[in-house]
Amino acid sequence: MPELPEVETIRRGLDNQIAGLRIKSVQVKKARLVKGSVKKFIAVLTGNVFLKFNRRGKLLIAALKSGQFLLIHLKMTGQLIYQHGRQLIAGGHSFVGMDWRLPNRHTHIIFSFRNGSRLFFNDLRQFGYMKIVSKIELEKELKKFGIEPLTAGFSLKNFVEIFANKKTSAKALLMNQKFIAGLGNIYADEVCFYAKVKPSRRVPSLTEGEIKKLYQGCRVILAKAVKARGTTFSDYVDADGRQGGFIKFLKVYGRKGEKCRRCRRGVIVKIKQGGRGTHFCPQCQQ
DNA sequence: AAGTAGACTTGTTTCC
DNA sequence: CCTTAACAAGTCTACT
Repeated sequence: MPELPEVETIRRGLDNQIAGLRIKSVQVKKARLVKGSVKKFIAVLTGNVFLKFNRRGKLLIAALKSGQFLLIHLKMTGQLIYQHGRQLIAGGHSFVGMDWRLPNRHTHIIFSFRNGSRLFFNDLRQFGYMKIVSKIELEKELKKFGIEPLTAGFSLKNFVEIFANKKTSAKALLMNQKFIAGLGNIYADEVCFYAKVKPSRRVPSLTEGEIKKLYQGCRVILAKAVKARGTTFSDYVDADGRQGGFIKFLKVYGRKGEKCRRCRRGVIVKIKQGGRGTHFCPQCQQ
């Protein structure tokens, strides 16, 4: 679930809540969720301090006092829930009927802090992971990511360059983390709608104007989604315990069968593209 | 090299 | 209504 706006929202919440806290203990209930040696993972984290939470694309990066880093990827269904006393502060995937008593059956890793608070890493599908890396390894990881939207480096010129000599579809390119970091299935569909471009359009067929619109779409939609604290499905809550408000701004995602909110003529269709549900208006997207 | 299908996993939804 | 197959917001691997 979490794409750039949701991960950024979680990052801010964690940075507010647990940056500066010393880790009293770490419990790994499912080794699958830890990449590398679990023994080392526990040894490094126990007694360590979370200094700062950063983000690259959809990857969370916690700087540790020891000089190492904890990488956290939530993939589709990961959640980070911080519990302090009776207060629950959560972020990530959620679903109707989930068990808010913690830990629950999807809790795989638990961090305990000295003040009695705890951070739970839950993941229904167990695709997510945590991993300890050195500074050098971190830099190697970060090289895999393309341009970061919502930063100064995200210029039209750089964006246009990405589209040169590509043969794939507009949506596949937008979602490729190697070129643009942070867009996933929801926001890629929304950006294509904004630009009036069918997600399946081949990149070589795109006009200059359409590429510019796609660029603007990335900026406008991601900025707005971050401001709304991400997109909420069912009872997802963000890292400050509030619901993400972007769902009401979605124009095509999850709106199959609805009349197009822009042209008022087309009906939103959902097709399968690259194995993903893809939504667009056949009337106003070319 | 670039592009894409398949795999990973578990719970829910949808269709017959 | 029950059963079953399809489907789900991400990314890595392996293949063409």
